Amino acid sequence: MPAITLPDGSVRQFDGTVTGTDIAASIGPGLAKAAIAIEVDGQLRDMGRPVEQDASIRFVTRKDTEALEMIRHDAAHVLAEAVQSLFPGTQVTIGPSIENGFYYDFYRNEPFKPEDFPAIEQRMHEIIKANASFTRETWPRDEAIKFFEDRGERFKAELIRDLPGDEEISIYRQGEWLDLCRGPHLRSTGDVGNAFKLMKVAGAYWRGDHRNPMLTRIYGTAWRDKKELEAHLHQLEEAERRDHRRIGKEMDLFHIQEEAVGQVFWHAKGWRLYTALQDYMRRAQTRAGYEEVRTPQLVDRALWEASGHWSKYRHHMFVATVEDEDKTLALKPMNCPCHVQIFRHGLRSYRELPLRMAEFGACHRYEPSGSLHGIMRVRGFTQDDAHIFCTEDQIADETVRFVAMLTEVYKDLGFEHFRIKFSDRPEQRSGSDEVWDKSEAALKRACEIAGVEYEYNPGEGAFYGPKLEFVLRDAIGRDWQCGTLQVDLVLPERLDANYIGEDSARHRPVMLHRAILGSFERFIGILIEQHAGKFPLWLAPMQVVVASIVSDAAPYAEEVVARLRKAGLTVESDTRADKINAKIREHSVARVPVILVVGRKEAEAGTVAMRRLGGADQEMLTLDEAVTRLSEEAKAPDIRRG
RNA sequence: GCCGGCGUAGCACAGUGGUAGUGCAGCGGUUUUGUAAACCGAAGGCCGGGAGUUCGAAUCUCUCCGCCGGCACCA
Repeated sequence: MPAITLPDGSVRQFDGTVTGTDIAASIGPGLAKAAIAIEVDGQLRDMGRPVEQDASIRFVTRKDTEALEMIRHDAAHVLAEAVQSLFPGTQVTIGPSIENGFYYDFYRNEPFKPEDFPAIEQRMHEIIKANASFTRETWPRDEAIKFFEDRGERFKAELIRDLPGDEEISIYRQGEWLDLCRGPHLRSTGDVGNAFKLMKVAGAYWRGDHRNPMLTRIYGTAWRDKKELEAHLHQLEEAERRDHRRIGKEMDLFHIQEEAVGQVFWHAKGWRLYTALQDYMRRAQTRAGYEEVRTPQLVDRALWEASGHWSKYRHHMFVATVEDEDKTLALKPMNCPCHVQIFRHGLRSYRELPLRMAEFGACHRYEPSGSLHGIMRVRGFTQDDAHIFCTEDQIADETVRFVAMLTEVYKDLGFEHFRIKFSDRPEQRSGSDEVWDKSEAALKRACEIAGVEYEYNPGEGAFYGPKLEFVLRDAIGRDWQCGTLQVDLVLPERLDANYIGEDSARHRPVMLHRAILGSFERFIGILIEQHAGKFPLWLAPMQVVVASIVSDAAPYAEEVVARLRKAGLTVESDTRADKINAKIREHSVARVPVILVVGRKEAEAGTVAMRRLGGADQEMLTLDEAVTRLSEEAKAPDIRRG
């Protein structure tokens, strides 16, 4: 005799067990029609599943966020049924809902092709039209395993075998087809609707392990209605226009070619952006009490052996030898061991701590070919790296300072929001458990003091210590780690870094590895996508173009250019015998933030007509005014703050 | 690295076995123009590299390289 409490606080009594469908029907036909799932004491369930005990409930309709997830999950089931009916012999595995849609991983000798999509989608529409109810059954474990094995579904059987012993084996039927699934599901396949689209095929390892067979994954997107679907597809197109690889080409910022895979040729304009960013970072570091150093690129293998990198990561290192010398050198994949060498040079006193050693360090890593991505994941890159040598007592304070610095930098560069992940000890690591306990606890405590909220990212730390990762998102929603802060009690030990303490004995410093941008290459990639190439004036690769209307105004245009250049702006003239419309268009497409137009009038009056990127208006200014205003505006945010 | 797709002029693309094309950019002219594309002309190609099939290959096959989408990896 369950008593059901509704969201408005009212209580309804029922005779015997009831289902969500019964409860909705008892409230009214409108709700019975709209409710697609029920939340029972905070747990989402199928409408048809009985509620045996007293409970607080809430109905979920198509408008609720939970609905979207269920639509996507159900779409995955419908996809699986469609594929198995069209391609007999295909084995099913798993098919979850994901951001913006769903996927399903299949095992089949022949992979699917995008050309198969129309037929699969067609079949999916038929299944949805048939509107078969999703019905839940629970099966005995052995029976379920036998059932799937008899059908040749070895992946499903393996999944069931690996489920915890006390877990219920639930099976969902939709018409003739069924699948192992935890649920919950919508009422019937018809609830999926028609706002879905298959997007792409991809390979994916079974259970995410590269030693396992490769499955074919079909990705789809699914929404509540056609309008949402259209909006999403439109947004994808917009995102493609922001792609840093495309903008890099359009704006002539950089290129990469076969002879230097994973390494960037920075063109003049891209390098202007790069150096503006580097200058800014250098000032920020100086203000924050860092000292800048520079260490070698090629370092003897012996140092990497001592640091522990040689044994664990030499397959990711570029190694160099010369004929006349029996030595093996490696391009540094990171700067830390080199910084320790500087720290170790001479005796260090506790009075020097915390010692913040920064380097724009050029590093090389042999990254797997498949992981390379534009300038975001490369093999040669420059980190805004620094190592803080300090005492354990100083970890918290240094963390607070670092987070404050990073937050300011990100904000200055246009990033108000970013995610923070806390990654702890990985399986393969250096250092005793005791040392790890200590460094993880220290970093956690520092986060509390700094008021840092993070997501927990188990087992993803560096081999020498736990880390905070600061994650930014690119135009199409891919996450990239940029900033990082890592606590390291291992390397100072391995490389014998020490300082003389107050007690005149030798002590081991703690090393904090930290970066804000991460790598210039990756960060600039994200920066390009964030701004869609329309940079604030201080970062713009070409800040101003002075365009003449008639050739008589050309000498004056050059004069304007000279004045602006003298004021430190990056500026170009355009005195070609073209129409002003063409020039405006060309430089607008090139995303030049300011166009100064000069014709006879301006040449005579000593003025310029200023036009902003994206705007349609023009502002008439005297040349002096323009120079003053633009040079003020072109100041980096930290300089403007004074 | 793995699965799939792709690679044609500086860029964007067309070309499914029979003499390599279009648009834009660039170059040479003409046009002196007032805020998002003036007009004319001549150029420009080892059709990613190599091998094979064929009388004949951009086109079919194999292989290598690179890029793209995922997966795995990311000290």
